[in-house]
Amino acid sequence: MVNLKELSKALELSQTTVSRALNGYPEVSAKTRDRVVEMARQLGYEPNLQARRLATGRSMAIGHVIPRSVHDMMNPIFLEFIAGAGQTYATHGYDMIISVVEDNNEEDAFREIASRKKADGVILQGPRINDRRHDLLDQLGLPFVVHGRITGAEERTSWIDVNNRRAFERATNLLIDLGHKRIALINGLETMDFAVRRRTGYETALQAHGLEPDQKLMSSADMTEPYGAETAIRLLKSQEPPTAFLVSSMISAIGVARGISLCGLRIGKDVSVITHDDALSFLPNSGEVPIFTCTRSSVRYAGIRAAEMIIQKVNEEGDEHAYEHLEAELILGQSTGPAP
Amino acid sequence: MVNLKELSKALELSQTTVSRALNGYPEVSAKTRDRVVEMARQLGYEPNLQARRLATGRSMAIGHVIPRSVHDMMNPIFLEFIAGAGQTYATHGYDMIISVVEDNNEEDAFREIASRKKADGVILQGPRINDRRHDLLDQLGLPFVVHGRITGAEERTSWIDVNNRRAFERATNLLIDLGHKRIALINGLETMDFAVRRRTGYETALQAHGLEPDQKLMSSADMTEPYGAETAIRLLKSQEPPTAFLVSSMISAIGVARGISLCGLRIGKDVSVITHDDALSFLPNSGEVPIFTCTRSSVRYAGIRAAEMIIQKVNEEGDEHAYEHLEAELILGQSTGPAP
DNA sequence: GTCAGAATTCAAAGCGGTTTGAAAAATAAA
DNA sequence: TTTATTTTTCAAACCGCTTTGAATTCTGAC
Repeated sequence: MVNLKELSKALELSQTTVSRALNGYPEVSAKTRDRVVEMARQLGYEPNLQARRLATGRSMAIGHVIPRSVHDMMNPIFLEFIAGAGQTYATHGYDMIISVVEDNNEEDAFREIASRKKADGVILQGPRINDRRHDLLDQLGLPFVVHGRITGAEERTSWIDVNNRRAFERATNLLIDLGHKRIALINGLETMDFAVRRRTGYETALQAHGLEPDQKLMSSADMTEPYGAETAIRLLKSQEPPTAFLVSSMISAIGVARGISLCGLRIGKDVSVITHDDALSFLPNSGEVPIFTCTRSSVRYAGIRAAEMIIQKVNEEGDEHAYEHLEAELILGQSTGPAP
Repeated sequence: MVNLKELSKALELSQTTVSRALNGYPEVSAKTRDRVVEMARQLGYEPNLQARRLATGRSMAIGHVIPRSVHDMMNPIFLEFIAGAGQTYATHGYDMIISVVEDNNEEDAFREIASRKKADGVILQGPRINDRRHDLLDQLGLPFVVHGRITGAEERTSWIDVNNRRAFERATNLLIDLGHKRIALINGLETMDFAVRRRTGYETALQAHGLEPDQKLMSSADMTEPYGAETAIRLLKSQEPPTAFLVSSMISAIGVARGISLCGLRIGKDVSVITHDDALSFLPNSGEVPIFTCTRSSVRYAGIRAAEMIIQKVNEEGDEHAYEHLEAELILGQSTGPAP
């Protein structure tokens, strides 16, 4: 394991020249550069990262601060998002550093990343209603990209988001077109920005067809499997049961399906279900005709793009913002049919 | 944002003394230390991490190399494991750096971590049959802790693992005691060490009761939901259907449950199911009487402990190995009953 | 009052790179 | 051949911390 000094000694060149040759600076002759590169290869030289970081003041890392939800739940979409982002980082020579923090420590985590230069930029995960984290990050001078969107700060931030409102509006329209009038919404926590957008899409579609949104048909919680099942059962056993469910996550949708069959009803016949599908790899909803009719958008892809965006952002001057709005596909599966 | 030089100037002390005062070295008087600490607080001094890393030669980070499975599936247990480990790192001042790599690039990832000192140690995830990664890590001089176990290298590695064999043996015994004779095993990929152990436990129990393991009742694949459902349906429609299923993951178990009900059978009555439950937060299987009878072991806890182990390992000399063997709880739920 | 020994403090040398400003070498122009 | 330019190379400073080895101050014993 040689270092720069030894390498330059072996070459009988100064550290300056060797460093420049390896980092592609123009002020070094082609001949010398070749010689340096070859020798570096031979001696197996690899620049020490910590030293470079100290010298350049850049950490070559991107931070992800992952909050544990109020209910201590880890959202599996993070994993898939991270998988996508990690792929991108690897090819660009960045490290991914992850801090898992409790909701109320998130601010400290960001401060620490900024003040100790743990990362050159961060991904802001899971924007909430009245989120102020972007203000903090701006103040800390820490570049960031939002996964999702912060309502009201769309112009002042870079973000990548699925068009959740439109996805749920289309899904609701589909159910209405199938004749459903009582459509339940099994939503995620409505303290989250995306969940509110989804509800808006759902309500917009209902109202456009002269249907009055019914609070009793809407629920909001962490998207676990039992949540889906229990809510479905409760609603199906109520006075005026829904004939269709619109669900915010595959996980809860599976619960809804279980609830439906526990009530002795058939999914796709007696009751229709449309779910949002983040394309989680362990919950594939594919095949010729997918189990669930769904609005699908790959969260892994979002991770890939978010990583590209933040890398670009930390590397360029200026502070124009970029954003990317992804449309979800509406995919017909076996879980929808005409209203009974 | 002051640095050490400025801080020491403000105190009219040498950098040496200030550094030592802050890092708790004994050769500094209590009075001076107080003065230093107070001034550091006032000026908001935070040592630059890169500089410290360069000076100490320690990166204060632990690496997790997460392989994407052959089928490009991200196992959600990683997320939960990471959540646990991350917690521990945070309280010990370590960073967690994550590399998501394709199976065949894993070796490079480790080499890079070692040669560029990206991390002081790593967690070895998902040990496989004939795994040789520990040899590589030993050779690289990179401390590591295995999450799981590498068969044949138990004495030469540090690891934390669930007693998978015993868990599945007990589960199988329970089913046998309930009168089941044809018990299917819906296992994870049997290229993975843990899956083999589970099968061993299952077969051991069968044989101990004079039952001959039947290859037709065993299957092995990535643990997705559809895998569970499809396998259950196929087996239930076969010549000699099983009366019970032993499943390696909650996710597939949910699929199995769906398959069972699609076949018009009732879980816990016509067909029994026991699953291994990693206590994933988005798939809670709790309540007074859990849905699934299960062998449960919190993977998040494993993450916490693994992190503690690796931190201890990178901080001490010598190379004794530590290991921790966790016993899974066998928890009775609603999914088991006497054989019909 | 001295002096050895312990307790504190310090200047300076790393750690391993990058980068500035100047010098040397090569090339072009006069 | 000189001189002016452009290329290429270099020595040294710097990034911000830790740590070694020496110097200084403080104790307590004699």
